[in-house]
Amino acid sequence: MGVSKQQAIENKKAITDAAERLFREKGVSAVGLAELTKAAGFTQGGFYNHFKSKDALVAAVMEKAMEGGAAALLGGLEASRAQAAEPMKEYIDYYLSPGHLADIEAGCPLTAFAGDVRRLGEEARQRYARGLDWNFDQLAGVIDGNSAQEKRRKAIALFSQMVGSLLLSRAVAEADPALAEEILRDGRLQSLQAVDDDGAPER
Amino acid sequence: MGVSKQQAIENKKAITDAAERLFREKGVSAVGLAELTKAAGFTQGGFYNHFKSKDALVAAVMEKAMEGGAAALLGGLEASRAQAAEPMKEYIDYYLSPGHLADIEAGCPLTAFAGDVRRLGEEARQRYARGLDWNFDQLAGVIDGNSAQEKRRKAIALFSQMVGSLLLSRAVAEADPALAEEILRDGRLQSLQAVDDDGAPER
DNA sequence: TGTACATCAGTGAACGCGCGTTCACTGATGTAC
DNA sequence: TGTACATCAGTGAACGCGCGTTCACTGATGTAC
Repeated sequence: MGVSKQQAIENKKAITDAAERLFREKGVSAVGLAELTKAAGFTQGGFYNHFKSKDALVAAVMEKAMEGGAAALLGGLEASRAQAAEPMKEYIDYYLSPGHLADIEAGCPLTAFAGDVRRLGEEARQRYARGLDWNFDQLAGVIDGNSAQEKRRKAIALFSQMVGSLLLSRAVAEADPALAEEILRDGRLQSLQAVDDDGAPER
Repeated sequence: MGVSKQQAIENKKAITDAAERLFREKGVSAVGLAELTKAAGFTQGGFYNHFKSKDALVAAVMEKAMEGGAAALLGGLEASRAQAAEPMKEYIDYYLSPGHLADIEAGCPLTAFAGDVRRLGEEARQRYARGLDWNFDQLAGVIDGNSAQEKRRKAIALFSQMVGSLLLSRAVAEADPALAEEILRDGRLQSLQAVDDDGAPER
């Protein structure tokens, strides 16, 4: 229809944004290009002006999610490091909160895509793996420990704990809200205790 | 084609078995009835002699998975309780082993379906939630703690940790095997330490 | 025990539908002169 | 600055294909007499 270059770039972003939202919520294989482009305000045919295939879109979504999602969360953590008294505790409190539980569309992408990655294309899987690795290193930077190895080891165990708790809680949130809440709370207590013990091992 | 009642029952089981394998590996929405019935050795049309819809099959698969999978794992744990010196440690060692990592088709269904449940039908979600709850109680029965509440709390946190570690490890297993191994090992160390601390809090 | 017939698991083709992808076309954008 | 034209994002219809589901049919099983 004739559109400026700037507008085209914004339209591509609109498609990617809509795709990320839908992929997180419904799963990648359950979202079609028609639904996705319509959600972004366009018709199906124009999709291929921006991406060479659905797989390429999936990879682009994962790239964006890894930069935007994980980076934003941990960036905030990093930023508040100097100010906040206990940045790790604030991070855990947020991560295992009812708010984050309900916010699959904009919450941590590492949990949102954890169950699906295995079945995505090569590039998307690579981007997820790199994002997770980077995330571990960021966490290791703010966790207490006696060596770099110990910090990374604790960061990996802690983050796995949080992902497991959030994912299981979400898995039963609709069928058994009380159980979902219990899982979230127990995971939060355990995680907070883990960073506390680490912080003062000889107390 | 004319088949005995006994044979029909076995054929239904063959379909359910094939479906569970394919659902775990590829995800429920990515497996069609044609693929599924063919894998069981039949043609597509006969499917509806056994199930009234794909959703009904999904529910049946979840029921079977919850009985067979979780029960078998924990049943073994329960059985070895008297004999094995440290049943919980053996369970953790198995759960976070490379063998279990690779065995999505027959491993723990609570991890295998954790990412998908949210998007399945009502009955399947209910069955998963009940299976997870039952699993927590079974684990609470063999974990150390000062009260029933404490045992359950620790069981939930421990199991969430194990699910998170196994799931994240599987998520990156193909893209980054070294990272997958690291996640598995750190999760195992953390889990073993958790049951150790609990067992001898004042050591 | 033998015959007649109802049952129903399994076949294979078809249903409407949505999938990912392709394509001819449109028309404002943006460049060349 | 004004005109002519190439570019290319977006449209909408169509492609072959696989989806979940339906259906008429087959024929061994299993029951009734």
